[in-house]
Amino acid sequence: MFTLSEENYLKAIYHLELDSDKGISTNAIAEQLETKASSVTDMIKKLSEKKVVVYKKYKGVHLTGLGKKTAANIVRKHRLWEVFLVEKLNFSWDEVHDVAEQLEHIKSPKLINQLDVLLGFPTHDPHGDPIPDKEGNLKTIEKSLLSTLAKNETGICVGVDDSSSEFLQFLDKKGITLGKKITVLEKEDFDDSLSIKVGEEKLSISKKIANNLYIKKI
Amino acid sequence: MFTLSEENYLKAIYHLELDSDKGISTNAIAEQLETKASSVTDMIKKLSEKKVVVYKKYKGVHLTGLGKKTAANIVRKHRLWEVFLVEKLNFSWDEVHDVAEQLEHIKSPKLINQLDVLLGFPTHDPHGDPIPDKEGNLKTIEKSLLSTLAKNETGICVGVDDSSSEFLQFLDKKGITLGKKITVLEKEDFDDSLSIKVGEEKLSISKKIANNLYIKKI
DNA sequence: ATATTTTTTTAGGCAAGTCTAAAAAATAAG
DNA sequence: CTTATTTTTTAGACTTGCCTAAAAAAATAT
Ligand SMILES: [Mn+2]
Ligand SMILES: [Mn+2]
Ligand SMILES: [Mn+2]
Ligand SMILES: [Mn+2]
Repeated sequence: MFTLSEENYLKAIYHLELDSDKGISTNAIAEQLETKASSVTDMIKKLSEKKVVVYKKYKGVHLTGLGKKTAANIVRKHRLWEVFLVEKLNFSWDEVHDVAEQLEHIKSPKLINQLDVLLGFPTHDPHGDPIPDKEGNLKTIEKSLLSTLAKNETGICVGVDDSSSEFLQFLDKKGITLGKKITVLEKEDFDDSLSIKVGEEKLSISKKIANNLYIKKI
Repeated sequence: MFTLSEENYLKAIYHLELDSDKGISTNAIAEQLETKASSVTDMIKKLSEKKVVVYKKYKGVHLTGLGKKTAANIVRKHRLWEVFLVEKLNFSWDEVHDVAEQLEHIKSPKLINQLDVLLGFPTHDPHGDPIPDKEGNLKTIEKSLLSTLAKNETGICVGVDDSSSEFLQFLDKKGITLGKKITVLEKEDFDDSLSIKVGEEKLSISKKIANNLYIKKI
């Protein structure tokens, strides 16, 4: 149905549309896929003919219903595979992304359904991101960036905004994992750093870290 | 390292070399891959430059040590994935091949090592074919085509020569699966059909079937 | 030994996906 | 409201992998 390259474009547009309701620009897609704007224009025309995006010259693109469903299914596969790698094959959360980028393109509805069964119908991947259901629907939970919590507020770590292995390994080193209870002890004005309690440990983290950690307030 | 297409050529040559020690002909490869001889010639030149095959014009090809190791690793992945699909995802033996054809190209040494662990280091795939070890070595067992058994000889079904889903579903229907005990009751001269006992069931099978079932004599 | 048939290679072309450089349109600045 | 800058599209080219048709080599038959 769709080539590997087409699937990657659909996924990129899907992710970009989660953060914006305007038309997704050629440059934004090019940046996401680390390719050139001219290549994006070429591909957009093909996707438009295949009725998965709506495209008007110079106006950016939007996914159609079909496009959104197709993209969500790829994201579903990506995240289910990530769960599999962590739960069944002892990968750590910083090792799964690149392999999942390959596995998400495997075409077999039975495979993904059975994987879902084997994993016990998980709702979130190892980075706290929701797994779309078969229809492509996402249930989004209320979560806040750690940086938005006030002094003395407490929450559970439920996700990361940056899934790079560098960041994830840094979190491991600090003892911060999904499910950990985090309390803001102090907010420093001059550099926006935070003193926090993670479980029983106290530590200080920079603004950048606090801007990439999602917390569910309790 | 190698493209999907290159990997498929290497695998085809690898399988053909198991049955022949002469140079593998352009036409044989073309037939195996359902492509044209001219395409094969093109690809062989590329593989030759990459030092995975030895090629002399009009003389056919041989895999080099590197080529053989690379191909065996793809076969290893294919067969481990087939075991996974059957053992963990409830696929039947006639459903796994096409999915494994895709999965065998996923690049991640850790993935395949951990899959091996999860599956308990299987030595054979669901069709009775041996799984190459990490170095690419195959341990071949002594097996015979059912058609070569004499009257009153008995053995265990250990493999199939034809893995098409049509044949495998036919075997399912007849109650013939790997591990079943099979005894030759009668050999008919005029059409080479056999009367056999499978477990406790008696049935008659054609020459064609007997030529595609592997038996380990006991 | 020569002619015929089969196999293999070459030549030229096509589609997908990418790139660079240049042109066109849209946006921002003065 | 013009001019300058940024964004996007077009034009043309390249690589990979495939094809058809024709030429060349090898194998087979007479
Ligand atoms: Mn990921
Ligand atoms: Mn993830
Ligand atoms: Mn197979
Ligand atoms: Mn098999």
